[in-house]
Amino acid sequence: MSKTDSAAAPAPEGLMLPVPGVDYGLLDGLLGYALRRAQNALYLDFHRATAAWDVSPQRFAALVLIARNPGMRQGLLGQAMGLHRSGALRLTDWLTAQGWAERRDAPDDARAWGLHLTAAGKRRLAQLEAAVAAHDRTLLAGLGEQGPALKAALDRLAWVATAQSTTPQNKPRRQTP
Amino acid sequence: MSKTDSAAAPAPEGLMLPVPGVDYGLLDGLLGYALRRAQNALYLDFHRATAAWDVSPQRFAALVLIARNPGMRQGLLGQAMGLHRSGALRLTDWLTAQGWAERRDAPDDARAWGLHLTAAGKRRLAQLEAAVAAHDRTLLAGLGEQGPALKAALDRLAWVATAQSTTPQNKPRRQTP
DNA sequence: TATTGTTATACTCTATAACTATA
DNA sequence: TATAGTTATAGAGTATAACAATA
Repeated sequence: MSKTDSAAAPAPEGLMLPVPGVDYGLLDGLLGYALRRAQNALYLDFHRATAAWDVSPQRFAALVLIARNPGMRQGLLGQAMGLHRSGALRLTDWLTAQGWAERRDAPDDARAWGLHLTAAGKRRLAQLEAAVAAHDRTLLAGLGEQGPALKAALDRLAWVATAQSTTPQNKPRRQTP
Repeated sequence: MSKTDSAAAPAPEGLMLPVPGVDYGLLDGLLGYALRRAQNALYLDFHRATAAWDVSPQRFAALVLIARNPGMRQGLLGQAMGLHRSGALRLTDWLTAQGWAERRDAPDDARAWGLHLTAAGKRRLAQLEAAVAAHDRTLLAGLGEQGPALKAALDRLAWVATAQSTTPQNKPRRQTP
């Protein structure tokens, strides 16, 4: 279909690090802004680490999820990644267009697909996982002793922010509003 | 003049929290994925905290920057926020369309603008800052003792990731402080 | 009637490239 | 020649809505 199937430069944004001479006001003290800066830097760094394949973090995550949960539905993939069904569809379309994933009939539900990685997808994932894991180890090494604590604090932060914004019931999944 | 000038629902994405029964493989152990999850949760939570005004984190940051650096150029605004010139243009266009910012001639360079907040922009910023600061305090309170350490670790992480990806000779835009 | 996936469409964000007007 | 900003366009990502097939 499209000729931009394989690699289309997923729009790497510019750096958000503090510019000397600019007063950031309360932004410099906000947890949320620090998080955004860090995520921006990591996003760019992820691209560098996986430049040979040009796969976005999201597509990489989808590969991992399908590999670890063979036969999972598109809807579940979207749910796990915070995507709408239509987004999960486009993501799956892209993966199948690469020849890395395929849709098979779900055994228990004729409406649904079961997602599986192809042999090529498994090989590509193995390469990506090696690069990403090495990349993450380098980051952790750069953080020193703070690393593991940071990871734990981030997990907790995601939970805290969610607990705030959702009603007292623990309902992380999205329901019809 | 679009009719969606004031509020256009900046696409709040779904939650990315772990779905029970789904195996996330190495994603669960990655610093980068934890960061993405946390940022996703905070993004949604920011929207909740500022729902009364419907201003995105980026637009809020632009307001703060202009307020603290009156007369700053569009280009510098973009640089501080990791945006291309065209992105800084559209951001400024939006702010001026709201009546919150205005372009004035730069005294020293006839090519450039100096950006300033209007009185309405200052009032709106004051409201937003109060809401955002309260929101951030709530997050910190939820984190307890980990909070300040997390903030420091995030600042460091952004620096570590950038130091890695920045090649010695290729200077992206600016130098590290 | 509800759910799974699809199709079609629209909107946001960001980037590139060519253009102007200054420097 | 280089820079600040603009214009036009393209691409990725996400959402909504209506639809078909199945539960």
